[in-house]
This record gives sequence, structure tokens and C-alpha cells, in this order.
Amino acid sequence: MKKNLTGAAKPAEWPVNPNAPTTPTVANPDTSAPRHGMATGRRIIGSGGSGDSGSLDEPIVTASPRKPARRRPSGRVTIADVALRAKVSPMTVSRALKSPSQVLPEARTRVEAAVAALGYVPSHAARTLASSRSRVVGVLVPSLSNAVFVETLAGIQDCLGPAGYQFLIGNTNYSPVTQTELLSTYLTHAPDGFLVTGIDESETIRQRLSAARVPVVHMYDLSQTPGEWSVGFSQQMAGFAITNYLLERGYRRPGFVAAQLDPRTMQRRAGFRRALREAGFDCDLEVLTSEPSNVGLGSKLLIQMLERAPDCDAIFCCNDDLALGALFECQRRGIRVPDDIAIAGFNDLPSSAWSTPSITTITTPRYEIGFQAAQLLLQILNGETPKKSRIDVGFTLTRREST
Amino acid sequence: MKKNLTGAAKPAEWPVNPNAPTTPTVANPDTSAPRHGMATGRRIIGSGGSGDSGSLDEPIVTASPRKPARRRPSGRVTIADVALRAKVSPMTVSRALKSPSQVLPEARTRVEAAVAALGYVPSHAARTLASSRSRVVGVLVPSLSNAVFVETLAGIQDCLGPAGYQFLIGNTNYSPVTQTELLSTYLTHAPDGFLVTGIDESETIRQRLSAARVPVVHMYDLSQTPGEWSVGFSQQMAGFAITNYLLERGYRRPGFVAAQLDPRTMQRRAGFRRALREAGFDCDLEVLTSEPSNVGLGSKLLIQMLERAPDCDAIFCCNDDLALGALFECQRRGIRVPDDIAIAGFNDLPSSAWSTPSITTITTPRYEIGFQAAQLLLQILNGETPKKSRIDVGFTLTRREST
DNA sequence: CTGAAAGCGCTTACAG
DNA sequence: CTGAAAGCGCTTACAG
Repeated sequence: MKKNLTGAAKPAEWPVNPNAPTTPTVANPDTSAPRHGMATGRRIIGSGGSGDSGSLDEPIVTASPRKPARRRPSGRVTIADVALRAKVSPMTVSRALKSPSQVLPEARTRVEAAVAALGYVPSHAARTLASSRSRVVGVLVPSLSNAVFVETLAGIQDCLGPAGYQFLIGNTNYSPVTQTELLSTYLTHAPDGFLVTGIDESETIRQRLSAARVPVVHMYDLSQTPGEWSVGFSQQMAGFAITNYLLERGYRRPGFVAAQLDPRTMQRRAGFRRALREAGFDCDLEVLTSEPSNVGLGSKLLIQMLERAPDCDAIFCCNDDLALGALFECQRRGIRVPDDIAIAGFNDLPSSAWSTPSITTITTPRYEIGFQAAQLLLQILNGETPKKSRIDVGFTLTRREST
Repeated sequence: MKKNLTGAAKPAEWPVNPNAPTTPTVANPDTSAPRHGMATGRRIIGSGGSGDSGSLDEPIVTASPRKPARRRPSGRVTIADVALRAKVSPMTVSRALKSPSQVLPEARTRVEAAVAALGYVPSHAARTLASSRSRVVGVLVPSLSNAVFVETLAGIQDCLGPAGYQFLIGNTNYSPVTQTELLSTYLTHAPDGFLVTGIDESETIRQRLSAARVPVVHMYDLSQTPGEWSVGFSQQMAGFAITNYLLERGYRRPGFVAAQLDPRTMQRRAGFRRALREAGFDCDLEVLTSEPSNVGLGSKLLIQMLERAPDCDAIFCCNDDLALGALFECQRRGIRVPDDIAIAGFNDLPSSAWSTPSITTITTPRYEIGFQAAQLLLQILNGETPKKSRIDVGFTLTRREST
């Protein structure tokens, strides 16, 4: 019989029930179900030489001897399985899942029942490949141990999560090299967009991104380049504002303490320097280290500052972790804050409002940055035209007891 | 001309160069490249009725009038483009990328050159679909604002990153419902495995996970169920140890302060209670709230505790954030630590070693938990048989100034 | 509203 | 070592 020679399974057996008894000793192993055209049992003429399950008497075009078809059993419940059970075509299952309103209620109900009964889980890979939309967004932050970026992540999640997006979260560790690597890697996932911290991609990666037509929104920095999307605030103005505040409070010998030394930290320093210069003061008191920032480091840097300039009467720490460490060290040494020395931080982390004394700092809208950057990206992805390509979310000077 | 009727592109135009001039006004829009069999230009007979680029005179089997073929131009550089340029088959490109040793050096070099010249980026979706291995691992943590889990993430990253895995990081917000939702969503990505915090999946999700044959490794808790993978330590023993230490130091009226009240917190409380009971003390001093934990909350809970029990001489806070807040509040009120009241925490966060006084706490190997859980998963994914299904990483009691 | 065909970009499983 | 065929599980783009 020609049909058996072709190795096609009997239509009634599509798809094969793994629990049903199989014919174990036939030479031709192709007793499994071809997955294409499963619902109707049709196969492409010439590709496998099978008949058509709808009209078994149809002439068979090619009947030349051929090798057994290969099988790749995945065990996964597919849209075809659901279709078979719901007695509709795979396309209708696809529609019932994506745009239920386009499907008649009866069909929809049957599909839903089949989905539940079979425990159907859609394949993200297949969807992405077929639709060329991944619903994935790559997010790059310089650190996760810094609460600042975790809150930004929350803002992103709250905006893009409800819209059905998933995230590839990458920690660049403040390294441009790692950032480039992550962008390359994430590009293989065909993300619909990127949300990145800072603006310092290499030329190569910039070209790759535009070649892949993946929109990129930059966070924390405000881009000067037209056509580049960015949401942030002026780090320099913030540094300027808090330094000015120290001067207004009467401090005459303020120092700058910083770690990590990423571009944003350096911009804060530029603000510090400008404030001193404009007020006619020296700006020689700076203790910097490229080490990653943490509380203990704040203690150490305070000691260095005091050894170098015993007359230093105020320090501006580039972030609150450092400020807290400095405060702890003052407590340890019996140095009164702010009477002997004032301490200012940056970011307004949760503990800064509660320490004794509480810490003067710049409150940054980091949740807002994430949310708005995500919103900007969402508009771009939806084909809308955002009003502004550059959103300044500002900052607030929060005066507390430490100054 | 039959060939034009079929709508097949001229072989020489495969693939179409987007910069080349196109014929703009032909009725048949199919001038784009069919992507299948591109390297050889062969098309399935009967499926589209085209000729064979290798032998143009071959007879065409079907020549019935048909609709123009559909195009789905993605613009993406594919393995076929690389193959064409490197003058090899797509399969050889695939091998040159995945297992270079199986390809002759000359071919490999040409492939590498073509990849670089074209800026080829592999498609993760296509790879996943074809290989049914996603190289993605789902990671579920209850919080990202808690530094504890961020360090666990770092351990996971350091173990699985070099092995070529990507992560879907989900924040359950301490909610079992959210955890279930995340697991469902992530399942569509066909992850090779899951790393989850705690052991409290619902029965439904447990079945779905085993149906999908995705291995799950539990972190922080130690599973009592045979066959379940877990890496953690006994939260109860840790709570017991630190409470015992307070008693040994001579404190006679210790209280327990906790927030969030997740299962692990409650296990710490069980340890606290057991220690008091075994030593013959009352264990009635507990201030609990389901609010999320933060420094400010620690201040508030300390106040509540002192109002309720002015004779309380030591508190065990379920985590260091709470302990730090309590310490700040004591400083504010002039309560001496540890002379008037002792404060103990849990986790040993960075600031606990630096505060004044420094805080006695349980040091937890959270990086280790992530790393070892990842390692366990890696073994399972590699088909190896791990020695133990349950890894106890232990904990350390770190004595400091606050007790 | 519903469905058949083709294709998304790779890899598996063979064959040579 | 290399390649042609088939298939992974969906969606797009048509047609009816």
C-alpha cells in the first residue's frame, strides 16, 4: 500500500497519544505526528508523498522511495493540540488567545476549555520568531546593590509590566565594557527596546543598535544630542545646589568626598567646584577613590579628609552611603555633627531621614525616572510621537539636621 | 514566462540588497527573497511552483495560476546571509558559531569575516525554538530592595553567567500569588530551570512545572520533601542561636521585633521562642507587623516595644534594617545601647559593621546560597547527579558592640 | 468569523 | 568535514 510506504501516520492517530500502544518493531520509525497542517492532516505534495486525509483516493504525485522522516518529539502541548481538542483550526486558537473578540463565543469557549484541560503554555520563542515582536525590553543599570537603581527598576516594572513586557535586567557594574557586552548579548533576544543608564555607548554598539532598529532611552543623564531619548536631571545643577546651600549656611571650608567616580559623580563634582568658584572659595578639598561605594568606605574617606584638612567644616558626599559612613565615624570619634562638621549626601536613601542626626541630601526622583523612561519607550513602541525627547524630572534639596 | 508567473525571484537576486534599485511598478510584488533554502535556491515542488536555480530547465510540476507569494521582510541579517557571503551552507555557519572545531579553519575564517562584515546577530528565539533549549533561567526573589537578595543574584550570575545563561528576574514582593503569576509567565519562555526563594508553590503550579520538566531549586529554605532541590540554612536554628546568645550575655527580658512576616521570619521567631522556653523564660514580648521592612519602621517598632514593656532589656530584630532603625531611635532618645537595651539584628548588612555601636547579628551566606543553588541547577541541567539534593550552607553568629 | 499556506531563523538528525 | 531536508510553534497576510 502506497500510503504505508510513504511512512505517513494514519490520520486518526494525529497527534499520537504517547500513552497509546505503539508498533514497536517496524523498521520505519516514523509513527509520530508531523506537526504541520495537523488539524487537517494535509501534507505538502512531494515533500513526503502522503495522501490527503480528507479524500483518501486522491492520486499521489510522487511515490519514489525515500528515507524515513525525522522526528523531534518535544512533548510540549502546542496550539495544534488545543485546536484538535477544540475542533477549530490553529489560527482560531491563536486568535482566541490574542484577540478574543474576533472569535465567536462558542469557539472561544471551546478553546479556553481545551487550553485549561491540556495545560497549554504558549511558546514565547515561536511568537517572537513569527511576529518579530519579542515583548522584551532590555534594562541596563550600573548596580543593583545601590537602592537607587532598584527603585528605578520598580518604576519601569510598574509602567511596562501591565503592558505585557518582560525584562532582561543587566548589571553593568559601572563598566562601559560590560555594558557593551550586555547590549550585544541582549540583542540576540531581539528586544523591542532598551532602557540604559547613562549615555556612553561606543560607536560600534550605537551602530548595531540602530541597525537592529531598537529604540534606546537613556536614564539619569540628559542627552545633548538631538534625536536621542533621555529622562533624567542635571547632576551638575544638583551638586551646585547642595554646595551653595552649605555656603549659605555659613560653612567656609567644604570638601567633596566621592567613590566609584562614574560620569554622574564627576558631574556632581563639577557642580561643587562651580559653586565654590562662583562664591570665590578654593575648591581644593576633594577626596576621591574609584572603589565601589559603601558605608564603611564613607568612614575611611572622612578620616582621610580630616587628616588632610583639619579645618574642613563641611563635607558633600557624592551619595548617602558615604554620608552615613562619615556620620558613623564622627559618632565614633566624638565629632559633633553638624556643630564640628556638617555632612551632606546625595539621593536620599531610606535611612537618611532616620539617622541621628538626619542627613541633608538631594532627593532624586529615581522611581519617576524609571517610570517616565518606560513611558517614553512605550510611546515609541506604540508608534506615537512623544512630545519631548528629553525629559528633565528635576531634583529636590532636602534640608535636615546634619548641616 | 512560467517563472515570472510563479512569482519567484531571480536567483541572482537572492538575497535582495535593500540598497539596490528595485522594480517599483510591477503588479506582482514578490521581488523579495524567499528565505528557505536560500543558499541553494531550491524550493519545494508544488508549494510555490518555482523552478530550481541550480538547473533552470527542470520541468515545473504545477503551473496553475496562483496568488503572489507573501513576504515578511524582517531586515534582519540571518545565518543564510552569512552563508552566502562565506560561500558555505547555513549548517556550516551554524557549526562555525557553536562548535568551531568541527569546521575546517578556512571555512571558519570566512564565516567569521562574514559575521563581522554583516553585523550578524544570532536569533535567540530561533535557537530556542529549534533546539528546545533556551539557556534562560528564571529567578524569583521576594524583594530587590533587600540587599540580601541582590547578593544572592550576584552569586547566581557569577555561577550561571559564565556558562552562558541569561536570567529572567522576578520580584514576587513576598506574595505567593505574584510568585505563581511569575512562574506562569516565565514558563512561556521555556526556561531551562528555575531558582526560587522559599518553598511554597501551589499544587497547580507544581504540576505545571513538572509537566514542563523544568527543574526547580529552592533557596533559603531547606526542603523536607525528598527529591526537592534546596540550598539554604535553618532559619529557626539561627533565631535560636542569637536568642540564646542574648540570654548568655545576661539579658533577662528579650523581645522579638519583626516586619513582613514571611515564612522565614516566622521560623526565626520559632527559634526565638524555643530558646526562651528551653531557658525557662516567658516569650510574650513580640511586636509584629506585616508592613514591609525598612529603617524607619525599626524606629517605630522600638517605640512600641518600650511602651508595652519598659523593662525590655534586649531586642532581636528579624533583620538589620529594623535593628538600625531601632538604634537610631535609641540615639534620638538618649537610650544607651547596649547598656540600657541591647539590639540584635539578622543578615549582617554592610552598615551593621560600621554603625556606632556596631550591631550583633546573624551573618548569612547569601552570595553562597545563590552560587550553590546555581551550581546545583547547572549540574542537573548538565545531566549530572548532584551528591545532595539539600545543601545546608549554615550561618554565623557575629558578636558586636550592640549586645 | 474562519482557515490554508507560507514563513520567521535557527538546529536536529541524517547521509555522504 | 559538509550539506539538504525537515521541523521547532507560532503569526502574518491572504482569501473566502
